[in-house]
Amino acid sequence: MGNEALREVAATDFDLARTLDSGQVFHWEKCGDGYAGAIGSEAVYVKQRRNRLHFAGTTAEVIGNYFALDHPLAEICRSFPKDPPMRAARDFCRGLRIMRQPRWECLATFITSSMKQVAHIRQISQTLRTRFGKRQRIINCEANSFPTPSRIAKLTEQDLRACALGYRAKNLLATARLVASGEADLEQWRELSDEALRAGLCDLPGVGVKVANCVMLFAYERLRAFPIDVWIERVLKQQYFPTKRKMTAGQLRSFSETYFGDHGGYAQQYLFHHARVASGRQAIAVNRRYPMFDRKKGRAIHRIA
DNA sequence: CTCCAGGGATGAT
DNA sequence: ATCATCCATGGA
Repeated sequence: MGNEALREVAATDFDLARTLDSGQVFHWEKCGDGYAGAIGSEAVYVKQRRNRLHFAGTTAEVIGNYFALDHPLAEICRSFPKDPPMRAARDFCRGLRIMRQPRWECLATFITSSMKQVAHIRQISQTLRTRFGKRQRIINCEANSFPTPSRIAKLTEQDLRACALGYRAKNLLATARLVASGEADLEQWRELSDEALRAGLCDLPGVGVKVANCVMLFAYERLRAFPIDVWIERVLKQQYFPTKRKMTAGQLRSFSETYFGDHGGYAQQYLFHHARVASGRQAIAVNRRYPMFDRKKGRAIHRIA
């Protein structure tokens, strides 16, 4: 893996490993001292050395755009609310950027993500890519592009079920057909307002509000979009409403849309990554040991003896 | 409003 | 080796 084959680009205020491990993208694999993956149809190898990215397979422009190296990260972090959980998340997530992913592969991957955990989403993504995408070599690594909408549209539900998609197979197939036929024009949807884009995405089979918000944030650069999954729900309830007995989904949604501001999606990603990586395991372990704490409700179980 | 399909990784025992 | 837990959408 000679360095002479690699080109370089400056990447200040960026943490490649953290960004790839933050639950927004699922197909990059460790290879040597870097990562192999695909950006759209191009196989790419990339590794980080301090404030530079060394890469092969594409151009500096594509790398910079994909990893959003132009996002003013310091300014974005300054726009976060000044509260303890947000500060802790911000300090923990230095260099984490919200990427600009190709729309179709992001949408398709998040359709397969419902009711799945990160490790499993990664496995499904790899299976779809190795079976139906295009295999390429890059440096000494292998990378597979995500299958196009028309490629998936020609498959059967059984083909997809064989990739461990379960009931998601039907949804991915139906959405692939809508996109392949042009009935759902993902590129055109760039023009839509946040509300119209969310509505359009939610009309697709297998896409609810949570998945729609992920796609808006990770593939349409709608940096206000605030996906609420169980991790974020836990964080919001525990950190922001610790005494409130009951918070409805609607209350959490309106709070998150107003409180976190213009870069709410970044705030969400930082809170999510911090909760999942830093405190996730501990919280679960502690809860096993001390069942006085109701992990689901995020508060102590009070017993009146 | 409630209930639950469906399934592989994960961690506890 | 077995067992409980994680999880979002859509339909009953």
